[in-house]
Amino acid sequence: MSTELAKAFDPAAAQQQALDLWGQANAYHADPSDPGQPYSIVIPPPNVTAALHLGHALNNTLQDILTRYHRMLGDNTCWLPGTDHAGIATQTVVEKRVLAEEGKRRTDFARDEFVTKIQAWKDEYEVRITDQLKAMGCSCDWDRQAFTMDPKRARAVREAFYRLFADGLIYRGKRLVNWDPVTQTALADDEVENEEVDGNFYYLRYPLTDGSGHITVATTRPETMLGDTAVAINPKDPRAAALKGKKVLLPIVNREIPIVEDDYVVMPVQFGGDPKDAKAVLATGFLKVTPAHDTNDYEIGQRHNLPVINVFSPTAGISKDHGWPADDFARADEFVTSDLLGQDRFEARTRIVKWFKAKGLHEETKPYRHSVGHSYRSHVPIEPYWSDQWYCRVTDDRLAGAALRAMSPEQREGAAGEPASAGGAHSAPEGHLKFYPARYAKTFQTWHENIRDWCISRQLWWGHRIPVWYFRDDTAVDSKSDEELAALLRRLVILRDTERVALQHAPGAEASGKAIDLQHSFVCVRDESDAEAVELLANLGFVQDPDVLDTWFSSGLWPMSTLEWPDRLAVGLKKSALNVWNPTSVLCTAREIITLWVSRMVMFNLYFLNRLPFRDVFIHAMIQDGHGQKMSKSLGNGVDPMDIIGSHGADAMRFAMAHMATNTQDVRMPVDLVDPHTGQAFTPKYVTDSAGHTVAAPIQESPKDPAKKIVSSYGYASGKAKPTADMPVAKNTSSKFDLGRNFCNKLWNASKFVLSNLESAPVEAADETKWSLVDRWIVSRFNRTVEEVNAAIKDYRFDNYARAAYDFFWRDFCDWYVEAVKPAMKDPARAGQTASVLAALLDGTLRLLHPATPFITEVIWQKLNEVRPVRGLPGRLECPSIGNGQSAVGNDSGLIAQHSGLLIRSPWPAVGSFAEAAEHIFPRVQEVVTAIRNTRNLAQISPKQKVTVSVTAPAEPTRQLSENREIIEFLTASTLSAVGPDVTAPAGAIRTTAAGLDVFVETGQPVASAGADAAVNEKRRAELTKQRDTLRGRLSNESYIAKAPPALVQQTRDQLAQVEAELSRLG
RNA sequence: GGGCCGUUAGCUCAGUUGGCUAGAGCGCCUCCCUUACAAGGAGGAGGUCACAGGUUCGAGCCCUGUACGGCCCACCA
Repeated sequence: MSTELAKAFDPAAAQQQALDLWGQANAYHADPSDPGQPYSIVIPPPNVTAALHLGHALNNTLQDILTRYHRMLGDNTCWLPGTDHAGIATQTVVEKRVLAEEGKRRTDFARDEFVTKIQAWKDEYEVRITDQLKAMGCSCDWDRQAFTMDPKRARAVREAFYRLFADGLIYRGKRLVNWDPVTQTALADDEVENEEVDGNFYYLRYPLTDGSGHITVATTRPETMLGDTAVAINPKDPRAAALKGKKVLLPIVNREIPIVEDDYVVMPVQFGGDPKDAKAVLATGFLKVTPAHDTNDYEIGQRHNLPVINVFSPTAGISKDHGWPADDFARADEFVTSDLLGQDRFEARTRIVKWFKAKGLHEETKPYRHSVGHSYRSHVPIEPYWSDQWYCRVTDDRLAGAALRAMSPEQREGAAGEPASAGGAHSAPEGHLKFYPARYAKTFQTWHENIRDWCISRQLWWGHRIPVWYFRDDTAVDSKSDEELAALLRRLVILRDTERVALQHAPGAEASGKAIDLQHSFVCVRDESDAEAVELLANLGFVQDPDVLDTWFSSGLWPMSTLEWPDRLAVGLKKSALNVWNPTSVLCTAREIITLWVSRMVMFNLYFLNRLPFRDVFIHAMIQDGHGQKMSKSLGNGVDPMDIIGSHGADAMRFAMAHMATNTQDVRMPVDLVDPHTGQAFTPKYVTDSAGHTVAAPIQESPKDPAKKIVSSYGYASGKAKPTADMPVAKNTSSKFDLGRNFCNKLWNASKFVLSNLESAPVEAADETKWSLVDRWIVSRFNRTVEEVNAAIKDYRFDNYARAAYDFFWRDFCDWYVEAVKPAMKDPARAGQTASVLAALLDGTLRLLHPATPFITEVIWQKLNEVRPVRGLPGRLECPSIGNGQSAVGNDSGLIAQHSGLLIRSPWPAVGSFAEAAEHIFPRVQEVVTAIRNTRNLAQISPKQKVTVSVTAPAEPTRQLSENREIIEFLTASTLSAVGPDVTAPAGAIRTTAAGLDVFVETGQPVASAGADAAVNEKRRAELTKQRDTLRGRLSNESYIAKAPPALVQQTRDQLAQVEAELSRLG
């Protein structure tokens, strides 16, 4: 079998080869009983709504780097993969698809039928996402793949719900919720996005019932006036006294409503309001109060015992059937029935304003720009809606309080002196939660300090059904005899007492003397498979709540549910996956879900297991497009990682991702398009869409063939152009990945060079005493790099990892070491020794890079094992012996990627010793080489023309340069004719300086040299003069001499002396 | 309204506790298809570090303010 590598790196071939090897070996399966420190990560489960984009690629690349790194360190490493059912989001995309393809709405189907359709979508995307992760090289333990709605996770959800319900931390509440009238579900506060909209202030007159005139209210939402139950005025308003006890007759509905005093009301400027407050400027001092349709009005209503009259339907149309009392409705004008009922809220607004105008009750309309909450799913304005919902009492100290106390003390503000635990039933959890970068700790803290109870019910079909049953059917009970009923109740009590169900009384219903008040009970069934309990409840006339749980309820359990919680063995056994890998080591995510997700995981894990779900939270940057906009499906600027893998390769994508994972909160990724005709990338034209976003123009002319049009993926998504069969869709890409592609190609070629040399060179054990300066230098540089990389990964600075590895490999190893040893490799006497260093360095480099670029390193590793199974530099760069299938530590899989269990074969390089002297001396050689090259270039000497070089240098540098004569000559195509203290300028030589030495370059053509000498000298002189002036200026400052550290002052003096000396020698 | 972040080369980003001439990749210019690599090699140009003050012997870095951009929270009269 040939060990020769292909001429250029072929990512697709390498990916296939590596994936096959890993797959055959099931290389990433971990067992809790494996040796090593536990190290675990749970994947932030991607939503099954869509395929992964580059944000996910970044997120998962970083997790995989951590995972592979720790696996190589010998840790018992497990990365748990999975996906999230993403309730609203998934149901919405499927509803859209069904509407587009079948022209049907969700409500045209039975619940089960529609859920099956969503399930099909989920199956499709779960596979696609898994394929994407595998193609990216993610080393997840695929045997443990989870889904937030699969049976094991469902069990965890049930158990968690039951415990919280039984402990009184889940309750039923009638509240105003953020209602999305399109998806017809309640949204959590953080699912509401605020957008500035141009609206109006309408000034409407409400007549007083005593005929003494009217008051004027100002509102942005006239349509809600149908539900007004009061008008409020500030008690400090000078007009308040005269209006005390008066009522107004609400127009259209003819409802008599009181005027109440409430200091929430902003006073207009002329009555003492703050002129800087925009509201005070526009206000009339009279606020219409609509408790059913405004959060603040609801609170005012509570304070004044006002009735709540809901005049909207769930689709936000005017309705009399959702809380408008019939006797009250009967008083309303015919106008309501003829013109308003059934109209949506915006049409109703128009019609009501028109009515007021017609009746002369409209004073004026003023434009007003204000922010309005919109649904993050449907993007329509949120309607505050009065309904029954389930809440999780996260405000309880056992949840939010515990989360706060778990914070790392140095990251928590104002926590000094407070004990880490409040004591009591829950003792202090082990360790603290620490954020990287630390600034995100504040987001977490503020959230919990201002937290409100969490609405966990959603009016959806796709999700975990709320496991609560309530009484619905009188006939079921009435038809039973007292004996039968008593027997059923006894069984219910037994189920409660054996903790199979939990009971709560409805809010407001007093627990009577009876043990159970059926009509006002909520019953939570603990176990999904408890058919007996369900049947019993059905017998008692109970039905299950139709709603499902907020997605984040199941995601919040993720670090537990993926590790088999609440399985008894998992909880009880010391060596269970749960107890070995939870707490997980780090959560790696984007900042947008610190509140949505991180918070809930922390609260749940603390509550159920009394320990953190993870120790570190690493928040990485968000990828934006070239215009600073978030990458998203709806904007159409998303990039599919598979496209990048196609254009650049998976390793290239990963390396570039690591390289851009800096400490900042955003990173921009200008997006180019790939012309499907030519494969060439080009930058699309940009236009502004109706929402003001910059998007690529939908149709591009193909650079290759103007007759052919390309539809960008941007344009397609923004709806500006529909692709047709003859319009190929361009793929998004970005030149940012060129960095990684070039790097991989370089690695491939350098490896090719090393391997071919290893084949031809004699095999020798490394013997340090035979090494040259450059050998000692590169080995020391390698160890220095490993040290830097360790520090970088510890701090989650993946950019520093990539940079350190890049600089070592390309700048030091390729540019200098490989070039410098070429002469030695041609010398049979030295080739063996040099080859042993090359082999060890290639080995070390592959291991150093493997976490970032797993495919290419695996493929090269395989070749290296064939060519040089035994390698390493004792004490300097240890490499394991490999390839014999047997060793002291166990079986050898022969994979650089696999280190599970006893297969610890290619561990992370340990930091070897440094060669300080070599690290000091070799840069001098580099300086001289660079100076000669520089001179050759400036003097325009052809690369093929040999030159003669001489150097004036003191004894020590002379010795060092002489020792490296061969390298200098080889790297500069020169003959080093003379080095020493007495060397003088040869006639016609170009003079330059390097490392404080005089360097003379003879071209053999004195006439040409004369002009070149002037050019080189002039440039060098200019540089030195500038330096000299800077240094002189510093030293002429007396304060500097007096106050700066003496060592620094001395250093400045030494530098000045050297610069001046060089300058004088240049003449 | 409250808070967080950013502004460094044409573009995308580094720049440690303040201290040598502020760096990298891409792009640009010159030369080179040298037997690992043109996805490459050698060399080069390009920055008053957003602006205004302040602290300091010394500020890209620390403090105050301003402008612009982004994000989070609160608020829909």
